Amino acid sequence: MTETATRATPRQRVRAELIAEIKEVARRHLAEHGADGLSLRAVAREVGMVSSAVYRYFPSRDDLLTALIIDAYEAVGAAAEDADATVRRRADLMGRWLALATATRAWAVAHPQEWALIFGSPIPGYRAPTDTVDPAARIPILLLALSTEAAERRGGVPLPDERSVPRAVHADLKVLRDASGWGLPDPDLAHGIAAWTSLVGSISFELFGHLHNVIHDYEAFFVHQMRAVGLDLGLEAGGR
Amino acid sequence: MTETATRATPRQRVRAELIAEIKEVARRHLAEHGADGLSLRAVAREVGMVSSAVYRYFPSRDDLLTALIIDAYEAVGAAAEDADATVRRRADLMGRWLALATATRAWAVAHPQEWALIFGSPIPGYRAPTDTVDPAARIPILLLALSTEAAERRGGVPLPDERSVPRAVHADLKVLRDASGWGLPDPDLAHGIAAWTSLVGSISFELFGHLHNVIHDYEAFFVHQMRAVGLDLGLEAGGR
DNA sequence: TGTACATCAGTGAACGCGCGTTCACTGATGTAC
DNA sequence: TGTACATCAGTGAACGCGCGTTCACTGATGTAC
Repeated sequence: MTETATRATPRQRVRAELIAEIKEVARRHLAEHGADGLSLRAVAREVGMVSSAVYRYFPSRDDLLTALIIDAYEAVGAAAEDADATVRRRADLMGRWLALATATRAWAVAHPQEWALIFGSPIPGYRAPTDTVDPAARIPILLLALSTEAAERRGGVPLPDERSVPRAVHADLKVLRDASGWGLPDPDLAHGIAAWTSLVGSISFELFGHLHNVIHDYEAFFVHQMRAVGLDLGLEAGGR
Repeated sequence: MTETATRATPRQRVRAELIAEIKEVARRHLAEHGADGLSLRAVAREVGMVSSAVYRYFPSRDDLLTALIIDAYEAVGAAAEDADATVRRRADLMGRWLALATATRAWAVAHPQEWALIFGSPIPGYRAPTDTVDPAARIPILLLALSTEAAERRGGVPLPDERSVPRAVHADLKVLRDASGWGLPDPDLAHGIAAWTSLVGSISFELFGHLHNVIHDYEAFFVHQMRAVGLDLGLEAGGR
């Protein structure tokens, strides 16, 4: 029952520190040369060890990549959660949505290559292990929680949805509803996924250069777009 | 004034054919190993020439990449334009939007690595030359044309937009409006860009694996989402 | 508290590989008179 | 129509580089009695 951290022997602490240092250097290299430019040898060189020594800490290059991916998901997830948690008026769902969206974008702008690592093109030949699933779910879960609060406030009345949900989509949403435990109706779920897609899509669009020479004040444009998404999500009671 | 194609000497024709063959092989390699895995030497090997011979056709690896990028933009743009043009009831704006969106997605699903090349993570160290701008604009222009038709049908009344457009965004949209020559009002332009972002974002989300284990009938879900985007764009007169 | 042994961290050399690009060259195809 | 020359396509060798991973090893740190 003793705390693992307390139990840690000096050797274990040094080991943990070295793992952290290797990841830190790797993150810097990633930022400069991208995922394919990430080289175990170069990282080892900068950390000050011989390349083979890194294998004491990461069994292969792919495992190092996996660690960076998980860290990135956790970091952006934490940023979004913190931003949401900081909003004092918990009833202000739109405010919370905009806060978490803005924080997500801010993280992405500060760490573009890490963003690309998790939301950009898949790395050919790399298969993400299942450890990445939970960290990757943090923001989606946050969104579903917001949707749930909005639905409760509406007294369970589903979002207006002009079109009936196709049967194939309904089946998928039902699985999602049952697995999540939240009883969100189809339109709310569909809008939730759409919001998640829009959030990531808008940020990637900016970061990957597709708004270049079109939009200049990226943040203002982003907030404007996200406000529209929030309205679709039913996050605002009145009009304004 | 003679047609360039007619004028082409045998040598020029052979040259054009070889350029095409190199690009074709390169596209196949791209599909298997991704942009970073694309190797001039490997392509040369498969084409049946020595690696240095490729330099007669492309001055560097980056130029070959640029050619592939331009081709990809042209191909997906043509697919979208064709799909739009094939819709017989020209007044059915929603139908045209869904047709072009579906065709875009179909092209992406058939050519995932080429999609990633143009809409995925930027390639570190690669700077796209300006030749890519026009091909990249084909689909956006198509969308603006649709928006314009919808606006005309509404008699120039702008789309309802619950929020006022921030000043910084307004400035960007004004530049875009003046440059395009179409007189689309702010809300229409903003929704147009949002539609373009959603289209690309939804396709990338699927292709890059973020709907894995969540959605199974990707196409049905995609069409459902795009229909919502089309409604936001004001492409449907009545309710349906 | 001290000694014998096991575990672990890090070294240095090596394997085998592929890459982009340059360069001097041969031989074939086109052009000008 | 025929010859002399210029242009172009493709060759083969080389430069210089970096990579991931393995392996036998030394020496330091921890553990058991």
